[in-house]
Amino acid sequence: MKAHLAKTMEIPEEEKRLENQLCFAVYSTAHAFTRAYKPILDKVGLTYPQYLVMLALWEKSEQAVKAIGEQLDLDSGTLSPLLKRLEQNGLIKRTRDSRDERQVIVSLTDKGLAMRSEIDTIMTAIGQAAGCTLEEMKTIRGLLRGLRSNLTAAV
Amino acid sequence: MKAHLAKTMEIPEEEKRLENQLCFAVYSTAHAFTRAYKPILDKVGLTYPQYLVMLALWEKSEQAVKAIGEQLDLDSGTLSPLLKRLEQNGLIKRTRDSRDERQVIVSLTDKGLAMRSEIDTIMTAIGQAAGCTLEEMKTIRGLLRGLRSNLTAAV
DNA sequence: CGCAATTAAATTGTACGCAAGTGAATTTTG
DNA sequence: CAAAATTCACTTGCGTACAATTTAATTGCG
Repeated sequence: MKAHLAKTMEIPEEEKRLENQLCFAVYSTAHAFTRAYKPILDKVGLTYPQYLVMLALWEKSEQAVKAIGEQLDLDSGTLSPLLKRLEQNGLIKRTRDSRDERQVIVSLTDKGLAMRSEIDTIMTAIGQAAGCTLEEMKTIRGLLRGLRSNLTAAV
Repeated sequence: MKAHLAKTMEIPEEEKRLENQLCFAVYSTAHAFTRAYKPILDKVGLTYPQYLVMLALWEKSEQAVKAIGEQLDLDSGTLSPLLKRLEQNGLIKRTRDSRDERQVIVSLTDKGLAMRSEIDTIMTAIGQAAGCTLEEMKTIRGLLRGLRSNLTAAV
C-alpha cells in the first residue's frame, strides 16, 4: 500500500449542500410524514410512534417489550414511557411474564383491539397524501430497506 | 353520486403490516442515519440536527433564524435552544438585525468556519456506511423529494 | 398619524429517541 | 451449586420536534 494517500476523496461543492444530502432527504421526509399523520391520528388520540406500536400489536398481541423494540428499532428507554401512556389511555395492558419475571408482556385491551377498525381510514388518507402509485411506494420502500440495512451493518 | 359507497378501499392485510409501511421505512432509515452519524459527529462535538444547521451556515453564513428554519423545515421552538447550544460551544454567534430588530442573525465564528474542513471526512465516512452508488443515492433523493412535496402539499 | 394585524424569536409543556445507569431475574461458568 | 455475567425493563438526563403562548418590532389600513 502506498504512503501519503489522501484519506478522503475530493467531494464536489455541489454535493456538500444541505439540500443534496441523502440523509437530509430522509430526515425531512420523515418529519413530513409525521406532520401528515398528525391530524388523522389526533382524531383517535395517538401520536405517530404510538401508532407504529399499535400496528405491531395489531399484527400480534402479547409481545414482550423487547420484541416490540426489535420491530421498531427502539430501546426500552423510548418504549417504557410510551407504553405507559398507551396503558393510561386504556389501549394496552402490561403484565409480568410468569415464566420469566424479567419480561413484561404487552397485550391489547378490547379498546385497543377495537381501534384496529380505524386502520383502513388512516391508511387510505395517508396513501392519498403521499400521492404516489403503489409501484413507486414499493420502489422507495425497497431502496430504503437496502439503505437502512447498510447503515445498520456499518455501525 | 351514489349513496352507500364505501368511504375507504379495501386494503389487503399484507399491506397493513408494520414492515410494509412506507412511512416506517422512512422513519427507521432516518434513525439509522442518525445512529450512523453519531460516532463521527461525536468527534467534533455536534449532534446530527446541529450538523444540518452547520451545513446550512457553511453554505451561507449570516442567516436569520427563520431562513435556517425554512431550509431545515424546523420552527423556532426547535431552533432557538439548538442555536443556543451551538453558541455556547463557540461555533456561531447571534446578533439582532439592526434593520429589523425582530430578527436574529446567525453567523459562523472562526471556530465554526474552521470546522468546515471536517466535511470531507464526515461525508466520505457516511458515504461508505450508506454503501450505495452515487446513482442510487440520486434516485432515492429524487423519489423522497417528490414524496415529501406531496405530503407537505396535502396538509 | 394611530391602532390593529402580522411577523420574528423565545418560552413553556408534552412526547419522543437514546446513552448510561439501576435493580431484579435468569443464565453461564468455574 | 454458588459467584459472575448477562438479560430485561425501568429510570434519569440531555437534546430534539412541535403546538401554543408570549413579547417585541414592524407593517397595513382607515
